[in-house]
Amino acid sequence: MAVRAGLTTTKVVDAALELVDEQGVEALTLAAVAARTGVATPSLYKHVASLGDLRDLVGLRVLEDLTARCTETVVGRSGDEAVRALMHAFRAYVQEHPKRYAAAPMDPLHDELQRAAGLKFMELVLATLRSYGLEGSDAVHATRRLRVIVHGFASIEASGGFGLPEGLDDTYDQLVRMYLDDLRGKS
Amino acid sequence: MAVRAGLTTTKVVDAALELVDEQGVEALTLAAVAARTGVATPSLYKHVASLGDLRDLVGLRVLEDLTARCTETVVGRSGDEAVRALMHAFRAYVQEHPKRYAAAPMDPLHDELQRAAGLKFMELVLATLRSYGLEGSDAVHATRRLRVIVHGFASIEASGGFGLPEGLDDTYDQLVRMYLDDLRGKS
DNA sequence: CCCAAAAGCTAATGGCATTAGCCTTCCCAC
DNA sequence: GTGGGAAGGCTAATGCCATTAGCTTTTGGG
Repeated sequence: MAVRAGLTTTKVVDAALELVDEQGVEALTLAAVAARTGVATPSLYKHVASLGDLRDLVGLRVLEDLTARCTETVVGRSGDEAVRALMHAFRAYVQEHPKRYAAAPMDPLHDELQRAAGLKFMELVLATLRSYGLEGSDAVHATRRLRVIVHGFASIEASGGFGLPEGLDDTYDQLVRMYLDDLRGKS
Repeated sequence: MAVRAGLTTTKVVDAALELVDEQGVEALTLAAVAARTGVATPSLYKHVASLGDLRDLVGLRVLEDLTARCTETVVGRSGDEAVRALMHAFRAYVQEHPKRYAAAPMDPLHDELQRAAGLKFMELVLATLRSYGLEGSDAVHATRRLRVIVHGFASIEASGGFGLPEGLDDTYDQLVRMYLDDLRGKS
C-alpha cells in the first residue's frame, strides 16, 4: 500500500455504471467493481453499504442522468413540440445506453434515496404538459400515459425485444403522434 | 431413499413458478426449488440444465399461460371489442400474478426455446387486428404499438411503479381508447 | 509533529451453482 | 419372474461471491 486508491462513493458508482454499460446489470458485482477500481472487494464497503445499496445508487444515477438529458432538450420549447422533444430525448438516451436502462428504478417514488429524482422527472413531465391546461387528475392520467409509452417502448427496444429492427423509428413516431392526438382531442 | 421423489421437468417448473409468485424472480434459486420439491440441489440437474435454463423454462411457461388467457378472452369477439378484451385480459393476468410478470421474456423471438410461444402471441395480436384491414408494415406497427402499451402499463403496475394506485383503471381505459381511436383514425 | 479517523487489506464464514462419481430404483426385454 | 441398464437421487468437492471482523497504514487537521 504505497498510496491509497483514493476512491469515493461517486467513483465507485462511476465504475459500476461502466460495468453495467459494457456487460449488463447482471454483471454488476462487487468483485468486478473492485477489480475495475484496483481495490480488494471488502474495501468497497467503505463507500457503499452493500451490493443492494450500490444497485440503488446506480439506479439513482441513471434516473438523474436521464432526467437531466430530457430537461435540457425540453427547455425553450412548448406544446406539442416540447412533448415530442421529451419523448424523443428519452428514447435517444436509452438507445445510447441500452444496458443501463435495466438498472433504472421502476418505482423510484417508493425508495427514500430515489424519491427526489423520481419526483423531479414527474415534475418535468407535468411542466411539459402545462400548456395543455389539464386539471387535477387529468394531468396525472396524461403523465401516466406518457410514461407508459416511453417506458414500454424503451424497455422493449433496449432489450432487443422487437423482432426486427426495421421501421422502429416509424413505430415510435406513430406512438408520439397517437399520444398527442389523444391529448388534443380531450383537452 | 425409500422411494423416489418422482420429479419431472414440469414439476420443477411448477415449483419454480410458485416460488416466483410468492417471493419474486430474484428468489428463484436452485437451492430454494430443491427445498420446495424435497430433493437435494444437484438432483435438479436431472431435469433442468442449469439455473439459466430453469429461468428460460419459467419464462416460457408464463408467456404460454398469458397467451392462453388472452386467446380465451378474444375468441368470439371482433373489432374494437376484441382489442379491448385482449388488452384487458393481458392486464388482468399480470395483476393476478404481479411477481411472475418479471420472469416473462422480453425478447422471446431471439430464444430458440421461446420463439414459438412469442410467435403465437404475435399472431394472436395480428388476428385480433385483422378486421382493421391493415396492410404490410401497418399491421406490424399496430402490433408493436399495442405491445408497447400493454407491456409498458403492466410492467409498471406489476412493480408498484405508479406512485398512487388511485385511478389506474381509468388510466388504462384511456390508453385503450387512445389506441383504438388511433387505429380507426388511420385505417 | 501527533493522533484519530478514514481507507485499505487479509482472513474467515456462509450461500449458491455446478461437476464428478456413486448408489438405488424402476421397468422392459427376455 | 428376473436381470440389467437407464434414469433419478445422493454426497462430496470446487469455486465464486457477499459480507463481517479485526488489523495496518495513510492522511489531514490541530
